[in-house]
Amino acid sequence: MQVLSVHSWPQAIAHLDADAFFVSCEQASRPALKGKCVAVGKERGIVIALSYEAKAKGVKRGMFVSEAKRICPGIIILDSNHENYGLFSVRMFEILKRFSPKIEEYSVDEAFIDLTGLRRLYSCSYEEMASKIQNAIEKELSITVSVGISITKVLAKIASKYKKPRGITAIPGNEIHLYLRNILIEDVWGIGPNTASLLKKFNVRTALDFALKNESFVKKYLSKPYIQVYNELRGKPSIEFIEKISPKSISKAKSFYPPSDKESFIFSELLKNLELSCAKARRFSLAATKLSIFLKTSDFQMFSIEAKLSSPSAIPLMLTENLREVFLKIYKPELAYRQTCVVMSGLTEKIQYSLFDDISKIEKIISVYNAVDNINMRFGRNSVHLGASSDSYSPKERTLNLPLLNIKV
DNA sequence: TCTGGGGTCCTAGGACCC
DNA sequence: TCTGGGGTCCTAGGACCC
Repeated sequence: MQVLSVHSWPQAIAHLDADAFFVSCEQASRPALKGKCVAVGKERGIVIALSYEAKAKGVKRGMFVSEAKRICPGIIILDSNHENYGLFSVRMFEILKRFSPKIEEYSVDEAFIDLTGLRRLYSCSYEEMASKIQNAIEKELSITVSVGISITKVLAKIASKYKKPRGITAIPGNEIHLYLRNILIEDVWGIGPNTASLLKKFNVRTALDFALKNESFVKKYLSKPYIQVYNELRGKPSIEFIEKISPKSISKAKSFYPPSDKESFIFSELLKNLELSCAKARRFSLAATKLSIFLKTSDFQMFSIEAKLSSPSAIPLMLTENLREVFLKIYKPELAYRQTCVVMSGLTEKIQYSLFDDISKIEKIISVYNAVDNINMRFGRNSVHLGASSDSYSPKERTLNLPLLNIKV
């Protein structure tokens, strides 16, 4: 068997993955749910997270709620509560920062932690460090996590998945091959179904098969992201460790049922998405220079269009006309739509005004939106919204109708 | 995996410039 | 107005991730 790296710990990267995160947060908030079959995902009828008890009964992610109930009678189905999960996430990352200053917040329930060189500081092995992290999170948040440690990010991902829940797996450089031979190629982070089926044509079935291919083969058939994965599997760090968290784009999508062809309704849905993404952008003090919209038809076709903005903005009132313009370019009255999406991109930190803008007018609008943000923070998301997006709120939410802004009371 | 929502990065090809 | 070569910027679309 070939050795892929001679050194055991040239660097130590941990990957932490919370176990059944959404459900664990629900169980931590309501201990009566512990040990039971629980799923999250009531609102759209699809299971998006499961307790280990429910997984054991054969319920799977993506399954219809009705199907889950049939397989697992008595399963408790909950609405998702992303704000709550976000709070757990923030606290989990705070705990990690006590152990190492170099953290990559990869997703709401996953992080990379650079532990290189910390064995001396804590006078313990990397596994023992992982165990301390695991215990701190369990004690303070009542949720469990699995940790993998290895010499690259891809290998650390494989390690954290190797044993779950509450697992700790360390893959030193000189033992890589012992683990990779048990990992199917499609289970490697970064290898999707397309690339997996391409590789299978060349008899690559496991991660080890891939890691042992010639570099010339990889360069001939695959592009940069896959070459990085290949290098990382062989123990050569190639994927950057990203500490910053500023988003590159902000989007909001919302499906509705039944599909609709009504222009005013679809536009109001878009406008609501615009308001929510603008609010998020303002929270990060970011402004967009590009605005795109996506319309999904009832048969899952996507139509999209992008508009360049004359000046960066995160103010719906300033963007409504741009939105309407691009919407009318791609909206087709003969089609029925089931989802709209707004993407703000080209995000900049500083908002620069062009010489031709009426600065005092813009500042007034911005001060109105500061007030709007404060009200929404106190009374709930989108309590105040544009009059034109009213159509996408239920009648009981609509009590005060002003021409420009609506205030939900 | 039959269809929820929020992201990132890469590549090919066109427009435009010298 | 037939025709080189090289560079940059931008966009659309693909693939993948949680």
